[in-house]
Amino acid sequence: MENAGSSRRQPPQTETELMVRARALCGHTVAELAQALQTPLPAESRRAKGFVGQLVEAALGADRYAGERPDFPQLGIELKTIPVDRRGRSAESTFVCSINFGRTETETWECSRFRQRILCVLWLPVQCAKEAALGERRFGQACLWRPTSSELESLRQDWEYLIGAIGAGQLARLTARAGRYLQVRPKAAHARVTRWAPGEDAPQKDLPVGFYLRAQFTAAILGRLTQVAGGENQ
DNA sequence: TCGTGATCATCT
DNA sequence: AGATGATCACGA
Repeated sequence: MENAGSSRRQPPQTETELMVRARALCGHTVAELAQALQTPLPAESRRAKGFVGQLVEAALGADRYAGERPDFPQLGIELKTIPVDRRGRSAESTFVCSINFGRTETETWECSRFRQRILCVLWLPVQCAKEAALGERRFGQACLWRPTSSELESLRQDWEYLIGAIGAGQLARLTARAGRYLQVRPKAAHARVTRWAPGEDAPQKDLPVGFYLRAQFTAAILGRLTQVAGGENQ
């Protein structure tokens, strides 16, 4: 592991530089990366949600203050670690962005927060994420995803349906089963958190929600991007 | 409090 | 097993 002793890298200047860094992680474990960055591993994996993602952000030089901008603002690239099983298949949905209830009636697909966040995504698979202990989880090969026009069209249809339903005050009737590739799911500290949302008659309190890409969708795009036939799985 | 990073725990 | 609904940590 290079760069041991530095807690955070400088931002990459080019897409190529970013990809070189990301691919250098392939085959290494979370414990190795944490040691290189002098970061202690959380004791309980239950309390480590997001840890690997933030560790990788530091390793690749993502902008920690990017906020709603892409993780690499200059490059317009979003970074996402994605848990995969031993066959490299994603098993979890992927959070994309939270939904602002105040904008559901005016936001358009073209300028939506969702669309902006999926235009260019650097996926970094984390193998055996659910089976192995946190430190033993191993990085796979990073790949860069720019949605095809047909992928964008599929997502647009789901997005418009879901955002439309919410804007029409139907959030309470939506479940995670709605949407073919996208779904709306809770995104909150706990189930007692509420926010004002459009209601059928008047605004009402609802659980905060976000857009998630279904695991089957991300599995399909990772499959499309993985060209190495019969890749060396572990 | 809200938005970022997600995974956990349970139900089907 | 896979998906859904719930939850954990942190920074501004």
